[in-house]
Order: sequence, then structure tokens, then C-alpha cells
Amino acid sequence: MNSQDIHQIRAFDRFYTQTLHLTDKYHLQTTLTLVEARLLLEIGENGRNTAIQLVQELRLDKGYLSRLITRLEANGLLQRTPDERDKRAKVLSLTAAGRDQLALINRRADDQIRRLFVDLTTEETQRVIAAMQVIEDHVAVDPQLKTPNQP
Amino acid sequence: MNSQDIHQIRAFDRFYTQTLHLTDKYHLQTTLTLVEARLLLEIGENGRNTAIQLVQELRLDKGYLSRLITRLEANGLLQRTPDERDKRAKVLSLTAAGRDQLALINRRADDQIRRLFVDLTTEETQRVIAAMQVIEDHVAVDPQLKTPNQP
DNA sequence: TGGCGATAGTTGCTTTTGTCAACAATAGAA
DNA sequence: TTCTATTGTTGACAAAAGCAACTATCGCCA
Repeated sequence: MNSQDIHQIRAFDRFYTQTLHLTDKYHLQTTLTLVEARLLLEIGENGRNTAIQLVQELRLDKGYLSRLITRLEANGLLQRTPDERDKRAKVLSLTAAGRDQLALINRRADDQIRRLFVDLTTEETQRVIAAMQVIEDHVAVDPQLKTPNQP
Repeated sequence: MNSQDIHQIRAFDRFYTQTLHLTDKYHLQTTLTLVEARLLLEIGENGRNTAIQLVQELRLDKGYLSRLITRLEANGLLQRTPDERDKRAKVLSLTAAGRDQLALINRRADDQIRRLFVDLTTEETQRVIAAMQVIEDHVAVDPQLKTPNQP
């Protein structure tokens, strides 16, 4: 891999984070912060339902997370229910209001993508999606990311 | 653009930010924070910089930026020299130590990319780079990003 | 079975990061 | 000149994040 290749990849990375940067805007026009939105997403869609799972998935400090959850619970977006099997743990789940909020976030994220692709023809859009697939299929997962913070 | 397309694009976005996430790690194994590293990059590589330009480029609060610059100057990584034409402004430039630090950051970023692609054949790598090019060429720049914070 | 290290979550405290407003100095246009 | 806008600095503050100590519970195993 030569330095020209690397240069091109870094250029793409700058482009991507500056121009697309999708995830960082999920929460736009809601009262939620980015992390709170990601929390709702994880709990509501990916079935992470205890704090420790969220700590691992989102790499947050557990103290910080505990407070975030308290806040979201106070806002009526989620609830903690005692886990019957493990009395240390609490099962997290969205309330109806939480599901509404998540649906809103998803709608906004979708709209954002639609706006980004609005000037493209169907063909161009398909080409971009195919290109994304190529990248996903090929690039290796960074091992440092897979096993983080091991003592 | 149908919802299946959108789903795929959002999946790519998650993949990208979770797996690649290059820029967020420029500063690894240095004493710099991410923002400081980005500052060095801007000043060192994009030439002729004043604080106001950085404020626009990196979208930072000018008070915050002022303090960041003070800190980097205190660490001997950059210097402020009075601008002859505009006596309000100060021209920012890297010191020798700043250039060294920047070179180190660049080396780390390059290494990171090399690690990410280490298992790919030359052909696969070229395919990924081509795919990146396709995305860059097609996706529109988000207008909200181009004219930020206008009063 | 009971003792003990590991784990889930909470809380207090601190640091880091970022925002806002007020301000001085200078620029540039009317 | 005078008035408004711009550049950068500073103080005060708020929000975000991290660290460490602590409680309660778990699950292993001697």
C-alpha cells in the first residue's frame, strides 16, 4: 500500500466526516443529545437492555451512563425494571413516549439521507450504495476497536 | 429513494463510524487531544492561518479556540506573530516542535490505515479506494454544513 | 455452606470541553 | 471623523465525561 493510496483514503475520511457525518445529527430538532439518541437506538432497536451491555456497546463510563439513564427515565422515555434472575441488574426498556421519540429520530435521520441524495439519479444512488457495500465487505475490523479497554 | 436504500446507507454509516473512525484517533499516543491535533493539521498543512479562519473551518467557539491556541503555544508547538496588514489579527504557524508533532500524528494516522488494510490484496485495496472515489464524486454536500451558524 | 473475588449499578468528586457575553483594539466604510 | 463590523481575549459558567469508592448481588469452589 503506497502513500498515494493512503492519501486518498485519508481524503475520503475527511470528506466523510465533514460532509456526511450522519450519526452525529440523529438528534437534530429533538431535545436529546447525541448520546441520548444513541441510547434510545440501542435500547429500542438493538435489544441492549441492561446498562452493562450499553457500556460495552457504546463505550461509555458506567457512572456517566447511569446518570444518562436516570435523566432519560426522568424524561419519561424509558424505564428500569428489576431483573428477576439477576438482582443486581435492571432491565431497560422504552416507554411509549420513548418509542415515539425514537421513531422521530429515525425519521429525521432518513430525511437527512434523502436530502443528501436528492440531486442524484436513481442510477447514481445505486452506484453509491454499491460502493458502500464494497467498502463494508472488504475493510477489516480494527482489532483495537474490537477488544477495547481490557485491563 | 426507497427505505431499503436508506437502510443500507445508514448501515454503512454505522459501519464507518464504528469500524473506521479514522480522524478520531489521529492523536493517539501523543499528548494532544483530538481538537488540538486537528488544529495542528489545519495550521500546518493548509498554510496561512488566523484564528478566525480556524473558527470557520473547524466550527469552534472563538473563545474556546483562543484558549486552545494559548495552550499549544505554551507547549511550544505553534507561535502567533502579528499580522502586518491587519493589526487585529495574528498569524499562526507551527514551530519546529509543532511540525515534528504533526509529522508524528500523520505517521500514526497512516499506520492506522495500513493496519486496517493489511489483510487485503492489492486488488481489493484498489477496489475499496475506487469505491470511496465513487461516493465522493456523487454525494452532494449538505447545504446546512456549508453555511453554518449564519445569523 | 460460607467465604471471596468478580460484576452491576449508583454516587460524589474532579477534570475536560464547550458556550456565552462583555470587552479592547483595529478595520473599513459612510 | 464617526459609526459599525471584525479579530481576538477574558471571565463566568454549563455540560459532558471520567475516576474512584461504595453497595448489593452473583457465582464459584474449598
